[in-house]
Amino acid sequence: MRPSKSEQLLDIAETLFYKNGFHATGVDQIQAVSGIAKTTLYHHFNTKEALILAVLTRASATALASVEKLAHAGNAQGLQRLRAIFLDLLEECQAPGFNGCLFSNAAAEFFDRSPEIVELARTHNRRLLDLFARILEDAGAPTAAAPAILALYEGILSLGRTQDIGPAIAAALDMIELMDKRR
Amino acid sequence: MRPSKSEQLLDIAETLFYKNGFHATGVDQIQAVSGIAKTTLYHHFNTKEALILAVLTRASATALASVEKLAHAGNAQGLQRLRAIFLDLLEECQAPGFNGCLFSNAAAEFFDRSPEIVELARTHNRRLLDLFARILEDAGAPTAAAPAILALYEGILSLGRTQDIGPAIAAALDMIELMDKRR
DNA sequence: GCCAAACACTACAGATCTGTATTGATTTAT
DNA sequence: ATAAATCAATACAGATCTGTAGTGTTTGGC
Repeated sequence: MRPSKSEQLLDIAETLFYKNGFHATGVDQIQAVSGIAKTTLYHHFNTKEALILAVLTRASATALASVEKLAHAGNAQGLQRLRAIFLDLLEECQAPGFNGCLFSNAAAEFFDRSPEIVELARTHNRRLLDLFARILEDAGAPTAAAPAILALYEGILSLGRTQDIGPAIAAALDMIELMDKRR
Repeated sequence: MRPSKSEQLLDIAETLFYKNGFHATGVDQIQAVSGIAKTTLYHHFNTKEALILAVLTRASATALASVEKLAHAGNAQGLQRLRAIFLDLLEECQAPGFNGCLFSNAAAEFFDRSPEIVELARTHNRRLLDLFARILEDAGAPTAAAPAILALYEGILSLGRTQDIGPAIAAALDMIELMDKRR
């Protein structure tokens, strides 16, 4: 069974939106790259904004599942789970074409234009926060630190666009270990 | 002496770019809001990209000077300087119209379109990093933590768009204090 | 007072944007 | 096999985008 047109469109749109930005990526460009007719695109997604929302919704589920999986890979326990997550973040930042956090990028461009898109970014961040809080709780560490872990995570994602992020990852892991020892 | 047209244009352009994004803000809109003719705009700035670069250059100098000033206000010493900076960050995030970090927003939109703009964001972040490293050095703390401080700073700026950032600031200050005690 | 720079205004070129209309071909399900 | 859904191709409407041409008016320095 071939992938549905709808999925193909989401794939291509996500790639282009991430790389070139949302406003800078035209529907015509998505059409040209995908080879799927514009009428078909508008058959599945009523507006460009609907397409963006669909892209973000799918990407959020994928990203959260990926982080969750990392946390429980190899029977990692306690704060080792955070270590795994941040080490993977290093890989992500160094991958070619890395351009920060898709959801923050979207929220920035649509801050005053689409409450739905901003809300989606908010929900994504809240779920990430919950995930970090759960890891801390399971580790017996204070969950009050979760917002700072999330800030480190998000800051590294943002800085990874322009800076070598190795030292920041190392320093972040140090901070987490420090927190672990205090416990 | 009235402010020069050039400065007025930079003011308006910065406001609109920050609020609505760079691609979504047209030169026509800057013209309409400022009341300054488009020919005048193009007399001072050859292209829209030149205007963006001028906005970012000025904003970077202003922002760095502001953080530097905060660090040395009230004869703050040691890591108290970081405390002052992060407390001010809380205010900034809660201000109406807050939409994250102007430089990250710009870098995200022009990641694959304008190396100059990306380079400007990179330089801004490096200077912030240097500033944090200097504060740590003066405080006798390990400068290796500077990248994590910067990541916290940037992450809070990014999350401030969608989340209540109070807990993150508190947790970040805790982390910094913890680091201080270890010293 | 004179001259050059700065500014205003309108109109426009040429490209690109989102979204639709139309018409027909191709799958897919029952 | 036939009806319904999906897809393709083209053309287009109407808006908006960056940037310029052309013609004046205002302003500041000397």
